[in-house]
Amino acid sequence: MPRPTRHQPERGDARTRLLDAARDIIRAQGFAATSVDALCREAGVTKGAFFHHFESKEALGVAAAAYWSETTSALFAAAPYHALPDPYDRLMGYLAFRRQIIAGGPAEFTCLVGTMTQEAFASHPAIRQACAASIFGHAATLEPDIAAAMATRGIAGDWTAASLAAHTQAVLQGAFILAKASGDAATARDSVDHLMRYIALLFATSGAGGTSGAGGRQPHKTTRTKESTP
Amino acid sequence: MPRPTRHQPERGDARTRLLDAARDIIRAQGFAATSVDALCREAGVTKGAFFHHFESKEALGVAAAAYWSETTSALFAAAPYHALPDPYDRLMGYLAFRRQIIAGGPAEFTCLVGTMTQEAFASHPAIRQACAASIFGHAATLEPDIAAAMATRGIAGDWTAASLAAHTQAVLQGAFILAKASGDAATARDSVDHLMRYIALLFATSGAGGTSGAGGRQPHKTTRTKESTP
DNA sequence: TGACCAACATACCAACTGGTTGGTATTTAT
DNA sequence: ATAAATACCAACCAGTTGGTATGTTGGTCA
Repeated sequence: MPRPTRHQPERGDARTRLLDAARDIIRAQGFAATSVDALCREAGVTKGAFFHHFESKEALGVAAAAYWSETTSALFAAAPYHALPDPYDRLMGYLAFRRQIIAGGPAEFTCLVGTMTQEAFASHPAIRQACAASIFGHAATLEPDIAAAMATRGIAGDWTAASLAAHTQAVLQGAFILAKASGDAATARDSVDHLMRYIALLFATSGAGGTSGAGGRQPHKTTRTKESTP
Repeated sequence: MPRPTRHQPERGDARTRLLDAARDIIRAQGFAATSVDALCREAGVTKGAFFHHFESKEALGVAAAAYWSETTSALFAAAPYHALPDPYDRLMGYLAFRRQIIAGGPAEFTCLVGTMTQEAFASHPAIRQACAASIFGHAATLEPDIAAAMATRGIAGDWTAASLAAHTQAVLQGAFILAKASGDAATARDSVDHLMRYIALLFATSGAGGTSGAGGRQPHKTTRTKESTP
């Protein structure tokens, strides 16, 4: 294939292919276990190309986190739950969407930046920062709906919209770890079910109601996890 | 110091020192980024000693997970909440205890097996299995109290004691990731607060009550996380 | 047309990787 | 006392690591 060099900076073919490779391999093996050679092999480029686009392996990690933010933002922006009129319904729609995309093997549905954070938080500050921006930036997109749902339903607990938004991400990240440990995506979906049940309880008003029953039915039945202590 | 070799198999000095070193270094850097040389340096032994006690680096990982299970089991077994008479109070006491020990830097309070699972689930099946045994084995210790609390309070939701026990571990693991990302232990404590609030809501009976008010006061106020999207 | 530059490729390097070898000191069983 | 086993050490090894030095190619623009 010919080079698509349109002289747009930052849009070389090799760069995107390396970022895609980074997403796939790092999710499966982790950052430290992913060698530059393996990245180049998967992307079909040479090491010269790698270090042309990225100053170091750490810089690749930072770029991969940013790339992850971009692509996942687009995924969520296009999801149908945004069309719902009620902010509470949109919040629950978001979680139902998150639940729905937990399928297949862990390497396919788990979070790149969550994985990288675990390894790099102490040794690679730049990566830690990029991952934090991705996680908390995503959480921040939930805050307006949470705040609106609190306002319309007159909820005023000893918690903030920001802390609940962060908590949703904590549950998701933890669900991914349990899924990796058990080898079963259902384990992760179970935790999302608990999270949805929690939020339903939080927003359950005894008297007034919104456009939908807040304390209403759960979308899924919680199953039992398989693995236990030996 | 002289060798304390009491000819008890599995109790050489070097072995324990290597396991302690593994706990500390892997929690800070991750498994893949932790070299055998670094382990030996920290433990003050040579590589010959390492491979005398462990067949491979992977075997060290498995042993470290088992060692983690042992030491943490002892920690929780000695915790005071076990003395509480009501199973619901014991469950909440456990979570309050977990919350309390989240202090200092992430490398000090985060979970070794959660970290290792992230990296090793695909490439090191033996480590994944050992980590799963540790996580779900620990979760299983919570099941009796959850089941008893459900029975005494007449709770029968569409969830099981096992799934709630697993969920508590998911929240904790996710809380650790967010703490690593934000660099702030308070972020993790916030999620534990949400978890405790959830369980309080789950066990809140409108009529009958246990020995303590299930829907009662929260032990801590949720604070706001600091880092946000750039 | 030709200078320039981004976008790659090839070949190479010192440092480090997990793992092995052959050995010695200490302990335990007989 | 002695044989066998355990616990440990120093030196070494082949392969891999992240990173670099030195190209070549083809599009852009004065």
